[in-house]
Amino acid sequence: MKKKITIKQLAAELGVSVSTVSKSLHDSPEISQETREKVQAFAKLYNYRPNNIALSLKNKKTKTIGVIIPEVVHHFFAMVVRGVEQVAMERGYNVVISLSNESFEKEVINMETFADSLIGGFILSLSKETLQKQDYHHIHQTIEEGMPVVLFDRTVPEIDCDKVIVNDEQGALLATKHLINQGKKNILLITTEDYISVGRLRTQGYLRALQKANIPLNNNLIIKTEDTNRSDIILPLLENELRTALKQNPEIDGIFTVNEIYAAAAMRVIREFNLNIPNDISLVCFTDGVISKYATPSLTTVNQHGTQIGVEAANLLIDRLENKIEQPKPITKVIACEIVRRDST
Amino acid sequence: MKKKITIKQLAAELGVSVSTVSKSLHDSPEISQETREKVQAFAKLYNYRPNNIALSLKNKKTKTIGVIIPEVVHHFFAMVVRGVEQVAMERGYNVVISLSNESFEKEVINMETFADSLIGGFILSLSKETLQKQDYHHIHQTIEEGMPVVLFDRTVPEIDCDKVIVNDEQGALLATKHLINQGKKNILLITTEDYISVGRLRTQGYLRALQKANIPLNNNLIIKTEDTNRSDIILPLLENELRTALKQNPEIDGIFTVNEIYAAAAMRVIREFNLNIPNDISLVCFTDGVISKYATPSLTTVNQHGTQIGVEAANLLIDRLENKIEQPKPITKVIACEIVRRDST
DNA sequence: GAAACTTACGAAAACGTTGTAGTGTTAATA
DNA sequence: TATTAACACTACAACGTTTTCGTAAGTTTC
Repeated sequence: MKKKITIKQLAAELGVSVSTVSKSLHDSPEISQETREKVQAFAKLYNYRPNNIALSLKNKKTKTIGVIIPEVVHHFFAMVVRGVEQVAMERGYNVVISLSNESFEKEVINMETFADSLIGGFILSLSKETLQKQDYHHIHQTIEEGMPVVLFDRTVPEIDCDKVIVNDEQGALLATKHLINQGKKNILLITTEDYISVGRLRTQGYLRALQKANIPLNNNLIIKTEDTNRSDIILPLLENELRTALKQNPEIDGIFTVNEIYAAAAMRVIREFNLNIPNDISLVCFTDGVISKYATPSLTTVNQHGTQIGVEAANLLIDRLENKIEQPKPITKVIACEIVRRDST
Repeated sequence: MKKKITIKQLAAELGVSVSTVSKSLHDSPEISQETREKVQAFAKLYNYRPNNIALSLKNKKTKTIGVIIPEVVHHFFAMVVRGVEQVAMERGYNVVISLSNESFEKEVINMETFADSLIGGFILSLSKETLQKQDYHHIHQTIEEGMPVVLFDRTVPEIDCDKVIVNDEQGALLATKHLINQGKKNILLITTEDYISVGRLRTQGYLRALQKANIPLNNNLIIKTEDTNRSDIILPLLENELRTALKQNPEIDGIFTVNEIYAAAAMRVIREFNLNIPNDISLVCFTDGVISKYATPSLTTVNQHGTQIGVEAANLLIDRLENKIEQPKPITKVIACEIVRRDST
């Protein structure tokens, strides 16, 4: 077992001082060509690599960015992580990931643990519980301590920091309009309660699309679900509501859901009713994930460009860390959504 | 902006020495009750939290474990990450995640970057390219340098370290047997080329199940695909092979695929042929992910207990880091698979 | 041939923390 | 009263690195 070698050991081996070794490795002109070459050869031989912890301590900063997401086992968040990781890699940063599991408490603990160390700044998406509690003290405190924070997707106006958001309303508008363009007039919306910001925005987009097309709003055609993690509990309830809705409103010819899972539930019920997708009912959903891609028929979706969000967020954060942004005021980047047409419409 | 306070600043504020503050905060009996309380009160007031970088430097170790996976946008790996994160959190460790994107080069770079710093040990699953190249020098070197490494899922006998593996062969055997028990006799296998260890093992399980049931092997009923990331290229090819197979072997009454995506492709083709799942053809696949869960009909799968793998791997690694394992020889933990019965069988 | 300047290197501080080894004061013991 | 013990605290080194400031030689300059 060859333990990692330090500058000090190298210096002893070579019979020179620590400073000389350090300077030689940095090709300082202070040191003679000869010595430099000797030191560098030795360093290579012993496979010397600097200890980043010592560097961090010295420089009072680390090249690490912390990402806190509610869930990894979730297509969209995984995409974002991928984007962040990609940029971080390119720009020489490490990525530390932590999961809040949609819990306020875990989010707070994670932030504190991270802030205590190794982290230069944060990229995060708020947990559902945090959004419900509307308690953002941990974020405020982190920002107060001088750490840059970039919020993405699930953001909140109360927090004054850089943000990368999806244009949820526009995405929903596009999706609804897409259905309307297919000649659908009675469009069912499956969404979440309004405290989930993205759910609320998507609902608004749906409403605006109807309005623009002069289609009167029918409140019977909106199903709002509790958005918990327990999809095994929620989905059967949702499916029941859906059955009722389809029975009472046989005129329904389009369905727009705010996520893939609701769309999968919708597909199941539609099939029970022996209706054809897309002929009888067209189906569009938010989140361009694996379910939509591999379903039969494959689903038309609203792609939120998760990877791009991660890329933008990481660049924003690193730019802040490296003071490459003159603008002191927070920046909000809006990523446009895009309709991915598949077989369900 | 309140910058983080250090012990030194606290000491200056209080007019005592740095040592006194440090000891007071650790409740050392060397310090009088009175002073201790005063210091602690002050520390709380200023929201003092120790700088972990300094601690790491001092202790020559960090409480951080590095996870390198080929992909996050992948249900199984995401589950593993969740398990690792959960244990790490409980045991006071941070998790640093890096993605190899199935690339050998990125895997090597990631390992080196991590090893240069902040990391106490690794949990990783080899990239496909690494498996193909059979070049494991980076892993060997890391182990040589005294860092514990735990390999999971995609492992290799050439590397001598702790491992957490799925009993792939047994899982495939169970799945195939499950189909046989349903009275199916002509079971199509969709698998990968043999250099992917998990694909090979699953193929073996399939073969063994047939053998046990005295069903003669029919090589026409085995489709092996190139397993690349480009599912948009692979899947159409696979679907074509599948159509041919179904035409030429109309006796096929069961299909077993080594992953969900192949199963989704199979569903699509089966539906084209106007065959019913599970009555005409039963379908089982490896990986209990979202596709299987939300498909219609939902798919019977082999659950690999990703979260549990992550939990076991993390515990193994942390135990090594904390010298809680007397056994110097590498340990291999085998996680059993389990059939999750759903509507496709 | 002394002053000024180069060249090539070393000493030491600093980053924040901990723990060992003092140090000075007071109280107890012989 | 002198010695020791307990107490409460401080000084300092160490972790690995970078960087500023010295400082010896050797080399120019007038």
